[in-house]
Amino acid sequence: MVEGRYLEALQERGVRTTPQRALIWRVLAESGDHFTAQRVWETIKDRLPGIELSTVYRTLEVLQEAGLVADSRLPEGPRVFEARPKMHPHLVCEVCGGISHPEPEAGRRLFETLGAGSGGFEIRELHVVAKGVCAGCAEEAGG
Amino acid sequence: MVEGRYLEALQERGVRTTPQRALIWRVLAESGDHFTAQRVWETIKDRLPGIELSTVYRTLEVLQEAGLVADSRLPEGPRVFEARPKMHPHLVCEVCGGISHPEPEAGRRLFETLGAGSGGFEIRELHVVAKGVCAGCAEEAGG
DNA sequence: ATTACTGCAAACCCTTTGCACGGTT
DNA sequence: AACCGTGCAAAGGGTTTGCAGTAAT
Repeated sequence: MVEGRYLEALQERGVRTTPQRALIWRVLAESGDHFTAQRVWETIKDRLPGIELSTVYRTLEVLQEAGLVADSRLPEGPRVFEARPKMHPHLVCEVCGGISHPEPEAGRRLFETLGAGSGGFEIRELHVVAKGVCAGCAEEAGG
Repeated sequence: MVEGRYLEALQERGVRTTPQRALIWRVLAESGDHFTAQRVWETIKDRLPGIELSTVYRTLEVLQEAGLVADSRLPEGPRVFEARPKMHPHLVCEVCGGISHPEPEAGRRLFETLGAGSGGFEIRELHVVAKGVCAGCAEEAGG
């Protein structure tokens, strides 16, 4: 079965495996990119005819609970999901719409920075989204 | 007129003044708290009978464009609006649901911290939301 | 007089839910 | 056999929009 590798990842986490779940997880894991539920659905609907958007939502929730997927609410538009174990900063380019990530350490430093200035507030989850212009688009504009 | 002070603030920014706009701005400015559009509407509907939720949304947008109001998308629930000139970090308590802010400098430090770790990405807007437990709720739990 | 804000109503997008059937363990 | 994930369809919450009348400039 083509999805073998991906089925295993689900089984290891105690997630009941189905063709839908395996494919959705595969799409996210292989691409590593950010997907709205809609985009996941568009990506798989030809390979799994009849699949419903509601199934995509339900699966994404299961994958989140299993710690395989993280989601993020950007300043505009629908939620985006990606194959990452936990919350991390996002950089959204206003020009091309692309979403990227800062250095992995940046998340930890942000956590410390905010923690130091938040009085007695105990931070459990940190959601960071920066809007701006990515390196690629800045270069095009400059040149 | 009771809203005099608030009308002026709008006029200075070139915003056409109406009773609706003055009252919505007044509610936000006097309270300093975080409001959903719904909560704004509930707060004013008795003082301005017939006012529509859509008017609240349109007014909040105008106030944002005028730089008087900032909004934020929290991890869950509808957008919240408040009388602040610009984007700033939010601390959302998982116990009481309260929203607070870290020290004012924290925003700047976060900006620097993230900027230093984001390659060529030029940050224009920074959205930060931390979920956790506020000082008050932590104390109650401990005692 | 001109411009544009409001109320009203409907539409919109994103997401969740109830139910009966079919697939997984 | 027991369980639960799926397709289907409908509802739900939050937000936006078209329009005609009215108020602000």
